[in-house]
Amino acid sequence: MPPQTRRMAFPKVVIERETDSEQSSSEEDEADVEQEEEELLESEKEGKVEEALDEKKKGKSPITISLKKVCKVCKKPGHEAGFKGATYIDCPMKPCFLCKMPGHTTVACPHRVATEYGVVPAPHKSTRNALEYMFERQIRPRVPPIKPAYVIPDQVSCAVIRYHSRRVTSLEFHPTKNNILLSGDKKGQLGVWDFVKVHEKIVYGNVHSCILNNMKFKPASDDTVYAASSDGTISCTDLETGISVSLMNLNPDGWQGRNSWRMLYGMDINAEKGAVLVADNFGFLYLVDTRSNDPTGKPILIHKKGSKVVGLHCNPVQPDLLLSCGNDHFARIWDIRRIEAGSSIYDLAHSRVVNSAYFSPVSGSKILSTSQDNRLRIWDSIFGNMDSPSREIVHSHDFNRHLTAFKAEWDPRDSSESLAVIGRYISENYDGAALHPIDFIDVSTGQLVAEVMDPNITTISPVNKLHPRDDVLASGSSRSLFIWKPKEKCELVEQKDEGKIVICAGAEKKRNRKLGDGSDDSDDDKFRPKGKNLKSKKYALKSSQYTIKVKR
DNA sequence: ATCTGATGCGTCC
DNA sequence: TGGACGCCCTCAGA
Repeated sequence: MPPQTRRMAFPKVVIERETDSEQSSSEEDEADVEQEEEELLESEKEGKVEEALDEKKKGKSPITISLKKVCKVCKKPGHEAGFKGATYIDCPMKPCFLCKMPGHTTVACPHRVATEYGVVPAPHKSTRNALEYMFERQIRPRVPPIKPAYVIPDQVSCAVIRYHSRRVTSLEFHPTKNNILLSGDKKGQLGVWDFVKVHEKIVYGNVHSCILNNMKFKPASDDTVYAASSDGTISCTDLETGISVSLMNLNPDGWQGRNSWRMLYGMDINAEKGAVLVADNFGFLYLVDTRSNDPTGKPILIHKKGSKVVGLHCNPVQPDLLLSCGNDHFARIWDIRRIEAGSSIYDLAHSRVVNSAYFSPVSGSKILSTSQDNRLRIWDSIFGNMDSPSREIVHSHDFNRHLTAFKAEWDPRDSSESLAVIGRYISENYDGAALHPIDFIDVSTGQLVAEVMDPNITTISPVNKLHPRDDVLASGSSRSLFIWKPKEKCELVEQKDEGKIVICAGAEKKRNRKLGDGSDDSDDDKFRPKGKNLKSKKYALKSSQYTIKVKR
């Protein structure tokens, strides 16, 4: 037993029981344990536990470790943080896990992202000057006065479970073929999936050797995609053949240690200039000519030296305007016609790392940023000013290890430029299951428009992409991909789990072993659930438990 | 069932 | 300015 192993590592460990009803983990040591326990309780009464520990550090006497029930967060007794069923109880000694303010926990947080709690609007900035008057007269009439009714893709239409062998890090829809979704993973593999034919999917494993951070299609060439990776290269891949060439390699000499290994994160394409823009983990921007495949000019320092630049975005209306964001807590706007270190037009300050920043998709006049301080920010270049955000929306997305970073993305088809989608980190208790929904937020009001979830998806969905032409949302959750559609557009039978089309990529291995062939997924009774409850809270989507329906 | 490790950033010295 | 350390809701595999 591991606890025993650990115990062996110390001269002596005492496990303290809080109540008599609890059993000691080892009966052999019982006498010893009880004796030590008495000692410990004695010393604790007198407040000497720490002294005892100190003494034991210095001398040869045995170390005593109290395993009395304490909060795992603040290490103090009297309360415990953690899951009670599907509801997480916060540690009351820490600031709110959601908004980071002291004095309350998540449950009582006024910013709690749950429709019934409402939303506290941020103050709206407005300056009464002549310029604004002009904008109000000339530009406001062009902004659609009535928001289109939001169409929310809220039902899983199909999925590939364990499609990738590592977690999904980026998604991109094909620019012309409506049903093709590209996905990149932590291992650097590139997936191409036709989610209408469902079984037409492939994973190219030779594109990159580690995290595929960003993908963009080559303008005017539908089947060529660029990707930036933490292996320090930009790849250019032909989707038909899977043949990939490298545009740039920042680590030509291979691994020389962490201090010199360069990784590429943010990437975008300036079609007018015929340039791929990428940025690395040391704060530098590179421009690569797409015709010659050669870097143009020298790398330019655009963020704090040595800090990671995680996002680049060219303005959809003014492609020479570049938006960058990174680990130096800033998003910055640049004019790439005259870009050099320190020449940013605006520096948008955040209190922590900025995961993403995007210009609004139609007018390019707004910026939506996601920061690890658990806030979404809207910067409005027309109706606000760039000194401070016109709105801050508290939203749970601050988990920074083990998961792909959350990025709020605009709905590309929303002409009012107000709908954004982002996965939620913190879970909510939905009918007894702890689920992490994907949130649709009206960034003009801060209102939560919709939270979509599926009882079968128990993992967090940090990567989300709305389709540029259809009512479709693609989600990457752990190693799986999901396609969501509005309920009314799902031609599948409602309320029946077997209505969903699901492929289990992870089941292939087992199946190959059993059947002795390497064929693609097919209808196979062996993989239908055997009386398993599909809505079991944990691992509901483990391939062996889930219905595989192929075609309807 | 329970444990572990892969991991990135913030804070401290 | 850099290295060591610690960390609240992960996830998958052993």
